[in-house]
Amino acid sequence: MNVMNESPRRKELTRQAARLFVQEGFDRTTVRMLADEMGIKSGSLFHHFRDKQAILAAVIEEGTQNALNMAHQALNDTGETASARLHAMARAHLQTLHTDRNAHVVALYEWRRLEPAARSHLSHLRDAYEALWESVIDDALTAGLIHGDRFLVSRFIMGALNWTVRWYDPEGERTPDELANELVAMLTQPSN
Amino acid sequence: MNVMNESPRRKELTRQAARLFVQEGFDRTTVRMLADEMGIKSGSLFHHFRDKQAILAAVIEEGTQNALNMAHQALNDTGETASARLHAMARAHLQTLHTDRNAHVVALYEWRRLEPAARSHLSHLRDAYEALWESVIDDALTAGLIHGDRFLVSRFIMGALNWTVRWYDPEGERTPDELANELVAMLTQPSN
DNA sequence: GGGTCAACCAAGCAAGCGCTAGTGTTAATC
DNA sequence: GATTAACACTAGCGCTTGCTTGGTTGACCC
Repeated sequence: MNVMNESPRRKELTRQAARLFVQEGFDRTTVRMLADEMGIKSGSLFHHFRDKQAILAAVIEEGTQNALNMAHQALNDTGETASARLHAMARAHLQTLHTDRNAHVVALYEWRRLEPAARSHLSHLRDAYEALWESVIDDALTAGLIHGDRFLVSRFIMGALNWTVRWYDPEGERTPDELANELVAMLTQPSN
Repeated sequence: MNVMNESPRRKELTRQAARLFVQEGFDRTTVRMLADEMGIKSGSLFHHFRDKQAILAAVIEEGTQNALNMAHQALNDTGETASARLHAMARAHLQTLHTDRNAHVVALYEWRRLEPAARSHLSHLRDAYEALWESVIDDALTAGLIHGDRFLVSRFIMGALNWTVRWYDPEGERTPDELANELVAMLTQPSN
């Protein structure tokens, strides 16, 4: 078994698994379907992953880690004003959400299928990501850019952003950047 | 079999099924678990529902129908100003979302497990509900209460509202009404 | 050229799955 | 008192599930 190893092969298999998990759902995706997709036999699958759960955990970890990296990067690459940082975070969020779409959809929909052990490990990653958001929102509140309860505002924003996976079409007219701008505009522009 | 019948017994079984579907997910919930929960044997279950799919459809139909009824009621009971109607819809949405919580969580998470036949029937119910929302949002835009793209604004709002099932604690301090007010305030108050 | 090791395969096991068939049992209806 | 219909039960069929086992292959290494 290859559990600890982050081999390129394993990474590729994880990507393919994510596709199937999105298409069929975790529970309906059988190890035989996964193996077919990967071009191997179902037995061979357990050379790369301890069990089916481990594949789910790998998919979600990959997506969440990427989101965290992208967010850090985005904050480093932008100005220090509250407005710039809010825009940067919203843009980064929508970008990962739709470039790593499969992994994120799995993370959003199948989180509850994780066994407690995997869940607690991945919770830390997610908490780190959310902490980043909270600090950006805090700044925006302090700067008077947006208004409302700190706790509620951040959850409303996350909801609006994450909900996009249900309706946003990356092939359509709007870019993720435009989406981010529209969301921030909706929250910040005075009513006239 | 009792498929057409909306017997009280069936309604009660549907409610219990919703609880299990939320707790375990549709695919992981076996007919034996459902029967246990209902205090009958697994074979008896198929007297009330044609198959497992029909239970899922019943749960979702119940929730969606209630939401639609509540929304109509709320609009009837409120004033005609765009602001009053927007508040009323947000309140009604959060109220069903958390009184019929199980059914709505199932509708949000397990929609994709519906077979095409059931899905197309339930789509109409959902479309009717969303049409109601769109008309209220249109009015709010026209009145200058909120601003932005009609399509995007409505989806951002639905996202923020539906996301509450992930974090809102009905036993906590805030009532659904307060939540609704805070959301509308976030969208409508000028930045100072 | 013997040893190592990741990668894969063929075969199949034990458990669990959705669902069916056939048979009471009870309470209301005629 | 016979008939009916709703509701429940027992038993189990046929199939799929996640996963294991024991073995093969080929690339690389000293």
